[in-house]
Amino acid sequence: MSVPARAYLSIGEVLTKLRGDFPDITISKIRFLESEGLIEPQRTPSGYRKFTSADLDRLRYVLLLQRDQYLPLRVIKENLEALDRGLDPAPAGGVASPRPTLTTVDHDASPESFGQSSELRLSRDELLSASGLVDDQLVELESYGFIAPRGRHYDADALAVAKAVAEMAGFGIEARHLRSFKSAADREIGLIEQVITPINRQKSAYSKARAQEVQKQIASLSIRLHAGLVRAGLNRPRQ
Amino acid sequence: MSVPARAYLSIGEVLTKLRGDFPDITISKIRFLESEGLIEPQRTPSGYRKFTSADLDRLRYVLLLQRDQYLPLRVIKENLEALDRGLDPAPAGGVASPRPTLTTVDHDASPESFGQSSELRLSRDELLSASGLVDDQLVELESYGFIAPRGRHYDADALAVAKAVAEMAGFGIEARHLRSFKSAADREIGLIEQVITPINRQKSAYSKARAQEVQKQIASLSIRLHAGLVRAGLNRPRQ
DNA sequence: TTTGGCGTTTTACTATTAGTAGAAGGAGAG
DNA sequence: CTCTCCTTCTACTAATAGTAAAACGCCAAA
Repeated sequence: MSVPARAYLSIGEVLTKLRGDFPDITISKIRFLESEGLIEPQRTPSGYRKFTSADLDRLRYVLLLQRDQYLPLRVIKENLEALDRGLDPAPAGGVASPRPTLTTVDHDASPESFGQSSELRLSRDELLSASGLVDDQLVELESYGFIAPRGRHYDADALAVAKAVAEMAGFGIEARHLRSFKSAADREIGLIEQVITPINRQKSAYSKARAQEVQKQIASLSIRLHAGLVRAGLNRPRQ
Repeated sequence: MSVPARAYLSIGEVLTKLRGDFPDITISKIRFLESEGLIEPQRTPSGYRKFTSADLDRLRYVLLLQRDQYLPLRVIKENLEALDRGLDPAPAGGVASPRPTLTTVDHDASPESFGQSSELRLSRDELLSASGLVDDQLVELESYGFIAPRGRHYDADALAVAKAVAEMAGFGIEARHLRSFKSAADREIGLIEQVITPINRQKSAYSKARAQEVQKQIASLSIRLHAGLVRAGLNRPRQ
């Protein structure tokens, strides 16, 4: 008899699916997560839990946030509820997303300006004066694809790039010397996307959120790896 | 004698300083955080705790991560320890590294103090266990030039690289996928050396020191530029 | 149709984390 | 001298995140 005709998984099947990524998962724990309101699988007439692939995604998201972000289940639950309403989950570390009072944005790379999606929006002139670039330089950077406005405005990443380039110019390093930075970054982005597209192919909102999470982590690792290699290379007695 | 000239705060004064940002703080809690090894204030001869402004900063950092990122104290502690060694804290899900004001570590208590501070030296086994890599992976990384021992030991940069690679392996990214990181880093190193060799050609010790300084600054700019490009590329509405 | 494996609930128990409370006493300023 | 702040120490507490076991139900294959 062909088995595939069932559109859902039993709790045991869910367990074996998750084992790979989350070795500590148990049936007990899955049931516990349901009792805490984090998942809500349907039931068969006789009371067996039926897990759809969306339930599985949701579960993966919960376990990911718990393991990698150390979030308490209460916070993960709030997160899921926001997602269910179609909102973005409040990023951990954000004090509050609905911030009516416009806080003056701290531009400099200061202590914990962690402004994830800090919604910084700068006009072209603001970008120039904040970064110290002149117009010609910005034109050049845009032609290389270093910086691109989103609509009519530039965001925090654009500012970070602009500032770094401007300061490097002060050391006599010109933008055209930096073109290889762009291709290196693009290669890394490609790598990251290779990892997250399979997750993103799942259409559930939980998968999207999980892909976001994973993307952030790998990006951070990429940046750390890069920084480590540059520093190591410079410290090595090689000149 | 006038009182204000004291260079440190008592625990009660620390309390009132923190009350504003962290209303739930208590003396008990501060002492608890010390007992858990998160802070280490000096003592007066009679046993009173002396808090410097660095201690206060450290405390704020702890409380901030606990409140806003929900990090368990164990993780915050690891974070601080990494910071004390001059490494970046492994981010718990954020791309940016929150940097507290660097605490100067003065262990004047021990008679035979290793003046290590930044000179981390790890044996091969220590590197493996600290990074979570297995031997084969390290061999591969060494064959690619990602990591190289200095003499018989590995330094903090090697550890940073090893950790990043180990974590990326957890996402299914293998070392051979990362080879382009090395060539990108090498290109940047070449660029940096082009800038500093003219300075270095001057034979005065002063010039050497300045070359060192400039090298550090450009390295930091390189890393910032790279990070900015990667983040910008990921945040752009691609595909 | 029976049997073994998976599933169900409920209750009780456990470990860890993050502290708090209070006792008993020392230090320091007025 | 006294009052307030500080010290350690021990014991207790609350919340979180589960685990273990008992007692029973469902169902597919032999």
